[in-house]
Amino acid sequence: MRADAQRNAARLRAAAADLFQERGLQVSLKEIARHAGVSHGTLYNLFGSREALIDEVIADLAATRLGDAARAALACPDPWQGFAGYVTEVCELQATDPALGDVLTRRFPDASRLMAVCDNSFAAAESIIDRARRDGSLRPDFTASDLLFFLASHAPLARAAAAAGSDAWRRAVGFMLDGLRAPAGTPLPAEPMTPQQINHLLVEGAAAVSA
Amino acid sequence: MRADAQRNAARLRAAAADLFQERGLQVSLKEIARHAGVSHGTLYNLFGSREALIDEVIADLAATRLGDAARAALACPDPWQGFAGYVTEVCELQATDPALGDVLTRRFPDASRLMAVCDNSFAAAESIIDRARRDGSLRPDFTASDLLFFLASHAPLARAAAAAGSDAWRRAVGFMLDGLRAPAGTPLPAEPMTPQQINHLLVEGAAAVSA
DNA sequence: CCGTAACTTGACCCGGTGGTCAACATGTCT
DNA sequence: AGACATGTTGACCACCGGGTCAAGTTACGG
Repeated sequence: MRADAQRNAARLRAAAADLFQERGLQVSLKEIARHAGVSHGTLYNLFGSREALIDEVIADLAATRLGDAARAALACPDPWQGFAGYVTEVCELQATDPALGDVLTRRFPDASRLMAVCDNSFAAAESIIDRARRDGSLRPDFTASDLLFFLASHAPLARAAAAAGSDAWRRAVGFMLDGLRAPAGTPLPAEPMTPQQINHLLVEGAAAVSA
Repeated sequence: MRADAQRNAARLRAAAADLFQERGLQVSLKEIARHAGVSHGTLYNLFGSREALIDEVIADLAATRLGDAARAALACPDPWQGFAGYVTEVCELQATDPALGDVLTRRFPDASRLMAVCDNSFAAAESIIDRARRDGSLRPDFTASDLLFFLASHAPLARAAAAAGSDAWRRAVGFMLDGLRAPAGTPLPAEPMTPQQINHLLVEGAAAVSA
């Protein structure tokens, strides 16, 4: 790879990281290129697709952020505290960082590293949930799919509220958590989605455009 | 108004109703015109804007659906049952009818009749909430803004899940409701949004395109 | 210092959106 | 039936998105 290509790739990565974190993963590629001071042809030349760019720019970041949160949760002596803290922390990431919000809300099948991060994250969530359920503090009918559903629905509003300077999303999380404490309140009227179902949902861009 | 113009307006209204309920309030106006077998110029001529069309087509429908739900809630002898039933019913509307989902999720300032419906609905929700709070069954720190926040975040995922043939959104509603029973579980870590704040949020299209 | 391979560029394609308007058609009233 | 108002049409505008590629530029090894 020639030196100038490397430079351009670096610039594009930087611009992409900026814009992704500022406005979400769906910013136009031409705008990223513009922001990087480079022709959009170069972007396509160097990365080929939005998903590849996302994979290079966001996967690591997501892995560390989500990994940290999960590790902290499992390190917490009280399983419920660990669980509740995890949920809150992830929601905070959603409110704070549009890119991470989209990572939880959408799915990009061609971003293989990111997909791996998501899978790991899901597995970690299962551990955290499991621990709290076994502990008897989390209601036994709550599943990781339910968490993902909640996170996916929560992301856009949390982001918007935070952008508007409000913390109100914390209230929604609070209500939810209070509903999750054992013993189960009301029996649930439906089956959870399977991970495949929810995955499919997010690939389609469920929460997006609401279209 | 000439007879043919009336005919065309009726066709356009019908097409708009169809497409709105099938795909949400953001379907392209040209597509509605196409679907009505009429030039898009005619649509602009007769209605002028998307919001005017929405106002004519959706406002009544929304008024009756939401009004029915609210009336049923207030008629329910048990305030908590009334509240829980109301929330569930509205969520069901969101899952079932993309147009109504959007009504709860977005705001169209130029659709004056629809805006009135929204305001009435908000007021009705306040009554329902108030009654359940006074009854002691609903936690006292829950506000109508919190409900609106929940509904707005819930709509897109509920719609997508329902479209995928899943009832899983009912679980989310169930968790939430269990978190709302008095006595308040955990003290809330933030102020609710004011109606103005949340309105502004929805006008901006917060939940949309997650953009 | 020069030739070549690597790279960049921006015009261009496609399809989509909202929106306007001159030219044309048609209903309607006398 | 005729004439005018009322409506309709679809080409056209500007903008956006993703994506391609011939032509021009630039880095780099010999």
